[in-house]
Amino acid sequence: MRNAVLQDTLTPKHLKASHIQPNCSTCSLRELCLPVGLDEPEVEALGDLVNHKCQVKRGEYLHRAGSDFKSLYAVRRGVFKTCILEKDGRQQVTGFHMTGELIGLDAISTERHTCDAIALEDSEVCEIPFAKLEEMGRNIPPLMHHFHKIMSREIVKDHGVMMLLGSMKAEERLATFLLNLSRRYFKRGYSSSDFILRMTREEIGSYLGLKLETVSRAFSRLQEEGIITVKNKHINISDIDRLRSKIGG
Amino acid sequence: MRNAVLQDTLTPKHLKASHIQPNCSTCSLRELCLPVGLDEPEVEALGDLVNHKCQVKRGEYLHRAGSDFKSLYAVRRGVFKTCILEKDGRQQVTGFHMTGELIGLDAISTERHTCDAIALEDSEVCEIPFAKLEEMGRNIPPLMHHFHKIMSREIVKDHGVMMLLGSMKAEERLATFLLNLSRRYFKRGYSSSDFILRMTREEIGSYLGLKLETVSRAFSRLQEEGIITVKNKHINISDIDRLRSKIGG
DNA sequence: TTCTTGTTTTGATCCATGTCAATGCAAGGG
DNA sequence: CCCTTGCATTGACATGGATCAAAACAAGAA
Repeated sequence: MRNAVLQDTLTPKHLKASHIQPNCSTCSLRELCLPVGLDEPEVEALGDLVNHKCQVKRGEYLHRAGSDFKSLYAVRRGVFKTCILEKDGRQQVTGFHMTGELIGLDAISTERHTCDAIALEDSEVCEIPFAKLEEMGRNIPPLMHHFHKIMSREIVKDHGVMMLLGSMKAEERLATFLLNLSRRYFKRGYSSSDFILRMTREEIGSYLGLKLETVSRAFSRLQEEGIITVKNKHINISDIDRLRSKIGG
Repeated sequence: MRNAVLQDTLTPKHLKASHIQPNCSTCSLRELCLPVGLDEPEVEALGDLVNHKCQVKRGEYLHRAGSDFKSLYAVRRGVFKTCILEKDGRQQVTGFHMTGELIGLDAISTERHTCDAIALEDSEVCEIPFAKLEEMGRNIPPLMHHFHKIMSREIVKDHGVMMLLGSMKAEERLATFLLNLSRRYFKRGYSSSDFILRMTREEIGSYLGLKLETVSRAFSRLQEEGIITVKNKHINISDIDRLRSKIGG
């Protein structure tokens, strides 16, 4: 829509690159993304290795489970979900990824992607060739260190999800999920109390280990209690303290 | 028991070090642990930075949530559990760690441990100062690369647990758990069909998102079906194929 | 040995969530 | 506009696992 012309440039691969904003230095996500803690020349060097602004339309795959791993992707605009699919058809959403977040960390271990990554709305990513990143990390210790922190944070996040899945009830899970989204929107300069969900009830359910009906009922209950307002994908948190108290109350 | 004398050496900190086998080069776990893929001089260099053989008795903490992070630990002997504890008392076991596996990856993100690590039997670890590891990684690219693979593998593992917690039934969870243990014992040269559990039913339950009674019942059912034999902590897998078919059948 | 303590098993019952089914609602296409 | 399609809500009912309770069992201490 916004950049319809740009989106229709020639496509060497499945990813369409456009070079409007060709470096990390000028990127508004700088402080959320890989370059955290780097000085100006370092950011420039990093930016030179990154393929900026690859477009992924809503519903398109950024990568599929089993495909070759060459690059990490940083979300520049939009939202992605990642999910794993068992042979028996079972599916698990393993994460939702917002701007500044890295996708593909799981693939380093086997050089193959272990999950599908799918755009939940028209999105853009920056492609970061991993071999080059490692090489550059050797010369820029803060870059390497921050990369380690990002991987570690991913592990901590997953442990939080394990806690949620292992020992929380439906309503607690949903409250936790909403508060997490709220915090992440806030960090990005958006309202922490009013936002649009980019994922369906089924995707939320898959992430939270619940059926979509249970998710829907939990939404309704929180609404009846006056804690949130739900209008389809539009969520308004009217009483964040009571929402917080839903967890482990 | 075996090394009672050694265990009673002077203790500068809470970890007691003894210097019988002072380098990674001669360690039998070399191919399971950090040094994978390194050549001889590199392994020696790595070994020099590691504080080998710190003893941790059964029930003792290797580290606690909130404590300062300085080092990773590689399990050299024994088994550990890691668990997070919410303010409301809820507890979640996030992993069981066998020889050659690294503990502490979660702590890199905030420089604080995010979980408790507790020895489930008398154990030994090697302490790996993380700052030094990063420094050395700059000069030994394969070391850095393998470290990234280890972190990535941890993420993949956690995604597997999320799948398990999010969409499997009690019996499937337990079957998955047993098959995972079986594979890990096998890799370490032990029987893949006959082993001793080091954790209680309650700890298994916490890891699998089940109550201990449910774990016990699932064991009993698998035994009634002739798939395994359970005698307290002693497990014998008599029909591994049928155990596999329990998952997603 | 007996006592104690922690763990495991088993049974009886309950409840949160899953399942099945119907209806409602919003968005896009003809 | 209506029709279609996908998503969300709501209700009725079934069920897997939680909970509560008791007993069995194992290991260590006295």
